[in-house]
Amino acid sequence: MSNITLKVLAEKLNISKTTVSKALNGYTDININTKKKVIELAKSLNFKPNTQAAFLRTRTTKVIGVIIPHINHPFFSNIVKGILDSAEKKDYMVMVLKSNESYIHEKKLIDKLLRQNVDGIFISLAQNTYELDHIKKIKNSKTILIQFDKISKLIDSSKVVIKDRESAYKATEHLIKNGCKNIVHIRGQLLPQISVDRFLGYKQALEDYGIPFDSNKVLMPNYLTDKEGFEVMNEFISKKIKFDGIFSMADIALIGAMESLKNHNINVPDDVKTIGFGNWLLTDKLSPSLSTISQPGVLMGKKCFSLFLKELESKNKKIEFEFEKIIFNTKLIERESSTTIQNNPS
Amino acid sequence: MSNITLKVLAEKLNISKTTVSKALNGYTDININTKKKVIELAKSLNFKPNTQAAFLRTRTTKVIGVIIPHINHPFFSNIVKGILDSAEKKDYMVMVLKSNESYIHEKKLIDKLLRQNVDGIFISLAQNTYELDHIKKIKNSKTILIQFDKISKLIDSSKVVIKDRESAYKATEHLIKNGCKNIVHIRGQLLPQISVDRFLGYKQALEDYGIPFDSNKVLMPNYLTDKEGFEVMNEFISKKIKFDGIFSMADIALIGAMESLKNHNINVPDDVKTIGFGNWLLTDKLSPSLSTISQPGVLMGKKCFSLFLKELESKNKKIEFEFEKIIFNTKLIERESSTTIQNNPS
DNA sequence: ATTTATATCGAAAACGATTTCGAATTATGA
DNA sequence: TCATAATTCGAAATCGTTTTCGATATAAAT
Repeated sequence: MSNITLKVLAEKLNISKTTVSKALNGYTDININTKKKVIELAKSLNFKPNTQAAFLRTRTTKVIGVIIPHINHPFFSNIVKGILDSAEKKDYMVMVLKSNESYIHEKKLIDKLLRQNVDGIFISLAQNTYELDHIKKIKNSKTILIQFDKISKLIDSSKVVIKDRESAYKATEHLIKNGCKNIVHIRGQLLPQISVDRFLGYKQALEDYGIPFDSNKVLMPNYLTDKEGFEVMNEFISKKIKFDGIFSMADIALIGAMESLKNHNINVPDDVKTIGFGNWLLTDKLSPSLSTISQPGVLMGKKCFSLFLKELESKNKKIEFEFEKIIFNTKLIERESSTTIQNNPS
Repeated sequence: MSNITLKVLAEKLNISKTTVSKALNGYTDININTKKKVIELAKSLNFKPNTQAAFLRTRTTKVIGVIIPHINHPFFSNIVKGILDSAEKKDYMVMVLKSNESYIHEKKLIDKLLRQNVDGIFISLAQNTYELDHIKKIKNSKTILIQFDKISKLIDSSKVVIKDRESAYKATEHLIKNGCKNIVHIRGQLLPQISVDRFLGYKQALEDYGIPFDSNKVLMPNYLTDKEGFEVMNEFISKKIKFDGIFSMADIALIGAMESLKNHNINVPDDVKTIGFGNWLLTDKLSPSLSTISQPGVLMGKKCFSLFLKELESKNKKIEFEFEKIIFNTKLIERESSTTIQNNPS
């Protein structure tokens, strides 16, 4: 029950706690023999320096905070998994917080993390974050900021993203090459940069292939959920506008939309070919299985951590440091929903 | 940049930091006017006591640690979501760790959490945890232990689980009532209690309905994944044993198994009816949609936290405390995979 | 033999809060 | 008026580390 502290070790060895501390922390002004004795005793008693007390002097907690919009979302789960994997190896602990896509919430969470004196904050912004003072507050503190996924161009920091525009282009192009000429796009709200970028990729592909852009074919649900996808598609179908393809910026919205198609006896992929974005869990098991764009969530999480570490180390060594923006490639995954050729089961 | 501390506040008001601290912490030996002044200044300067420094005296961090086998798993995501929701309201931070279903890993994580001096540890044991000294170590510390999902009966603590046995009974009974007489069971490994309990529920149902138990129909993959489910079912089918139903203790293994059925031209639900466990994301969108047992993950997470709080409070008040075991009900979700009657789309 | 360099240790001051205990002042009671 | 009680404050100790700055003691150099 009685915790072993530096003091306890010192008393057992009849030396001062200064010497004990130095012996354990690689100071050179300690005799090799006493050093050995200290390390041995520390190991046998399983001494671990109290992290909170150490913080008071060192000003580092070896804890990082991660803010994501949702926790039970496959992509973010993968990001967190990647971060946890890397953090663990370097003996960092991770506090996970979720903003529920709310700007107000996000603000509070950042305050909490700063109070905890975390060494770093990794964040994917909420979709309605329009103001950035709370992010600047991080920049003004000593905590390192890493942005990923939904980032702000206005804030200087290391960033980890995917090629949103190119990926959307690829997806749209894929539909075109499979014969689609009237492609509906289910996009996100105006604010998160990724929804804009994906929309622009879609538009660019149309242009490059000589297909006129028609804003009536761009659907914008309030949230990217299956329910909203379903409703927005119902509404669109009622307008009787001709279409033969759908590119959705999120798999889950597409799944809702396809339920609407089914209700209207529109066959996928015979009548309409579809492709989503994200490669959600089980999208390969649906019928038709979903074509989609896969993003390397775990890798992105790992990259976030390694960028953090890099910045931290150059800060400690007082080396010049330049922010990096890592842009991951995505993979086009062709499945049944966008092609009439039967795929062999994976 | 210069942090505001008690000292700063004290100097600005020309009083001692003792008085400042007392004014902010509800001590009664402070004049009402000075108290007001202190609180006002603290608020205007946005003073927040340093958590690490406070810990040194109070011995509480307002941080809890959660250990789960996997992070990117819908059920555990929901548990974490529930915990985060509750913790946030009470101003607790949550460290999330994953054991990767490894006992060795789990041991290390507990050490890390204890070093961090978290106030509580919530854990769902790894499936190969056979030895419990590391859990006892938690009990010997001042940190509160809460077990959920995969628990150990041998450790005394508050627990949050579901009616595994009854749920499995319900699922099996459902198949029987829909005409199945030869039901295959895909079970988990021998160790986690839940896989034993679910197996026992299956067995009991057979017995109660006069169906002979046949151990050949019990399949035990190494891991509950779609791949292993697929393989184990392939192997079973090659034995040419007659069967007309499958109850799997995990949706994902069933999904793999059903892929095997499909390859062998066995139709679900006409030839074989199936039911899973867990109500994974998107199981309602598969064709056939999966019948399953749904467990209230978010609620379970919330319950974990409230049990923690209860224990903490009675400890503080030095009130007698008795551990509770909360057993949640599950819901049988009938979908296409177990019934020939067409469901209307939800 | 005396000075200088090197090796080895420890006292004490942080870090920022909480809390005990006693001091000073004012109010109350006999 | 004097003794006692209530009110209001602060000095100092404490939590467990880290780190600075001397203080010794020993070895090397002159």
